[in-house]
Amino acid sequence: MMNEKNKDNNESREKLIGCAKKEFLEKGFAKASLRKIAADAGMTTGAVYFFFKDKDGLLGGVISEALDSLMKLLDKHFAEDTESDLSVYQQQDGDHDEFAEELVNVIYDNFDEMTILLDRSAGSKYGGIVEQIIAKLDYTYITMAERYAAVMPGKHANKVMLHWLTHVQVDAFIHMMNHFTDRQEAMRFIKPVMDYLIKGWITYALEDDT
Amino acid sequence: MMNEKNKDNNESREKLIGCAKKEFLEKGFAKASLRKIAADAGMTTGAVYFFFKDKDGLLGGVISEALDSLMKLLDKHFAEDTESDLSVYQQQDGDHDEFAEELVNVIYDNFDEMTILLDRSAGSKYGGIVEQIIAKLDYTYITMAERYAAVMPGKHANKVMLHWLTHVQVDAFIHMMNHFTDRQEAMRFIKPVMDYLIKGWITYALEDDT
Amino acid sequence: MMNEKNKDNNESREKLIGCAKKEFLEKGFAKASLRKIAADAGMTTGAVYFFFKDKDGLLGGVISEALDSLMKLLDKHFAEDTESDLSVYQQQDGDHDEFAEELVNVIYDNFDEMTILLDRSAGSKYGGIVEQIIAKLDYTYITMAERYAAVMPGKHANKVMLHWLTHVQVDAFIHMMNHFTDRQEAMRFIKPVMDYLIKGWITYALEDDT
Amino acid sequence: MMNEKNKDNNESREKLIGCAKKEFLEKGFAKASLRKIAADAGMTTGAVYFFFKDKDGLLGGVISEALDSLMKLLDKHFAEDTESDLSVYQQQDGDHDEFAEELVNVIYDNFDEMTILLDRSAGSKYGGIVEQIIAKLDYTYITMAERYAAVMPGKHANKVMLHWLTHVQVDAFIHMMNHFTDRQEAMRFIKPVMDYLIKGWITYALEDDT
DNA sequence: TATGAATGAGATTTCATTCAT
DNA sequence: CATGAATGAAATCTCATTCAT
Repeated sequence: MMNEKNKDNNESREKLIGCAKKEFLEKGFAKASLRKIAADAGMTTGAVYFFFKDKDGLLGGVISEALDSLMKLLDKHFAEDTESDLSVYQQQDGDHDEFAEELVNVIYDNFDEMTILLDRSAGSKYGGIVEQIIAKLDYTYITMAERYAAVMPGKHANKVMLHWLTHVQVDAFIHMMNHFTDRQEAMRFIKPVMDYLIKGWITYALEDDT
Repeated sequence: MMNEKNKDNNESREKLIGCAKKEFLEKGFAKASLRKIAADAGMTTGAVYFFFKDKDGLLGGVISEALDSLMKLLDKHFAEDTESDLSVYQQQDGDHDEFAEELVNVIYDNFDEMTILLDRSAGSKYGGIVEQIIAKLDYTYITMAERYAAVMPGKHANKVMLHWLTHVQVDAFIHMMNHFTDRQEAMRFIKPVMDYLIKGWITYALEDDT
Repeated sequence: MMNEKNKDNNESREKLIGCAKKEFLEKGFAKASLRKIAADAGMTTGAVYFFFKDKDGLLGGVISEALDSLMKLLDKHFAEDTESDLSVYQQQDGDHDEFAEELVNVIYDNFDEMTILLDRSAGSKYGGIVEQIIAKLDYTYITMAERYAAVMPGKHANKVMLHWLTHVQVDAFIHMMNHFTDRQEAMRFIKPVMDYLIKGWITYALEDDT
Repeated sequence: MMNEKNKDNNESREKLIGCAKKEFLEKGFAKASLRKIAADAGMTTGAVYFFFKDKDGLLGGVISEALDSLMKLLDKHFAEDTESDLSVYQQQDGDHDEFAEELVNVIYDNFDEMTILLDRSAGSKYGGIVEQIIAKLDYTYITMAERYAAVMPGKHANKVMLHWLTHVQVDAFIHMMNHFTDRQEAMRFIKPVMDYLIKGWITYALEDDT
């Protein structure tokens, strides 16, 4: 009994995906050459268009599963989070460790694909993914900060700092991918980083009204 | 008596540089079209090759001065710094404010050029500039940390965190350029960021030997 | 006992033909995509080549019956006609009405196929069908006019005008197909058109010798 | 003293236009190959893009002057016409002769270009030109007929026949181009055609109210 | 000092067709 | 009976670069 995803036991398609992965990783989507990918796979460019709609489609073939699992995790976590407020940061360290751990796992389960998706997809239809993720986190964090500010007279959310901290957070994961191939090293790296970020949120999330 | 800046008092050259600046800013080096640049300047592509060696050369024409002044500032500061040790971070806050201020000034004196250089030069021979700067700072910070660690038994420099913090610092300036056109706003943004980074260095620069 | 029409009672073949009809109608033969046709029919391109020799063959499958009945009608009428002479035009209005009516019926019995055949087959081996029909009518009309001229001293057939009128006649039917989906409306349109054409033949079929 | 249009005494551009003219004439715009055109002109495809924006632009280079003079004539004539009413058809035969003559002259002054424009431009941005012309004439003729009908109780414009007659008229000119290379022969052909059409308008422009 | 012309190598994409299975 | 895979040749277009003048 075979599920739908594994139905395509197609060798050439997989080879194409493999070569595409390599090329995208090396040169990034925009500078990657379909010709080269096809040639590396021992086929003609036309063959690519049998298996995929176009260049974007090929990229999709490479990263779509990785994208799905990433988004699923993000949605899960940030749905939970929005219901809480910033004060949780001070209490529940474990939560963040847990999330970071899950995220690292998801990333390292599909290391190359995630790297392509988050760091080499410029020029493709997935090019804006990092900005999207940042926007999603941004919204969550700002909402939380505002809820927290509501009970702190004379304070309001410091959107500028929050936005930057979000950037730093997301970039930290990309940094991690670019510096550590090993999952355990990555874990060891990301934990103090998250601690540091939490301190940042606590310190800079709110500013005095003026 | 001709000063350095007016060495090239050529009108067409300047116009070409002006139009290139616009195009590079908009599309980034790789996607910028020489044809369009030349056309915007009221010339043909050939003209570009009279004034500049090639596309990289044109980019050089646009950003070289900015690059020089940036590097001069960096060299100056990081030459001084290397002679000190990490303990200065705790004492001389003013120093960092001063440096950040100088850096912001240098950047905002040549805002467009710096933006191109640091954020839109991918694909050119300046493409690695950010990495280079990071490497330079990295070396300085690690040296400082190691000197500091030398007098702290049971501790050594935490290269991984230092490297990441350097990344964050450099990215913070790029973030600043992408979010604030106004110099004063930029100043207001960068100061707490630097404070936060200093806390980071103090906290994470050293780790226990294991 | 199987009649001719059900000779190919193949389901897939019929489905292919149906989808091809749609695609040819929409885009014309040249721009029609075999891939799309096959996909619409729930098959792959290869299947097309099982049932048909090539793209032309598929078009044949779509329009051959329509072509046959059209040609049969044309042959029948223009075989009869050649034996008469132009004088019939003045006497037997009914004949033309009758022919036009039969033609409209044949066309509207296979509306889509006729439209493809006569108006969307450019690029295929049937691309010249309209020219062929015109040539056939042309021959008939000129023959008739010459026979008529034989008894009219100082006159000869005006081939140029006859040829043009033939064009107008054929185009009128195509015009009809492109403007009227309804058989009755088509009838109402084509009758005055035929009247007008007959006046044209009477007036311009012969010219003075010079 | 050289006017702007003749400033480009460019040999290659003209050669490219010449070869394009030939190819468009033979195969029509859609099936014409830029490669072949360039090769025939002894250049590479890239050269085409130096002189023209794209394939449409090349077609523009071939037919734009012809198009201008055609449109100018049409505008001139149909601006005049709209002010008159259908009754003029019965009186001023000369007018139509004059118009037809002018039109034939304009067409035969740029024979190849007009043929391409009106009969081989399908697939290009000029592809709808014949429809546009028909629409323009249609509007004029229907307006005229309606004005005429206003003074004829129990009558109204027969839009269906008028539209068809417009088609026939426009097609007649295209027919002319496809059958007569010689301007005088074309003239001799088009005159009785116009007479015939005028009779058609008179007879069928109005129909009884029902 | 610059133009204008052209190259050449590359890009992505489309498509009818073939053929082993 | 039909698929699935792949070809190969074509298409349009973009671009940095060169060079004679």
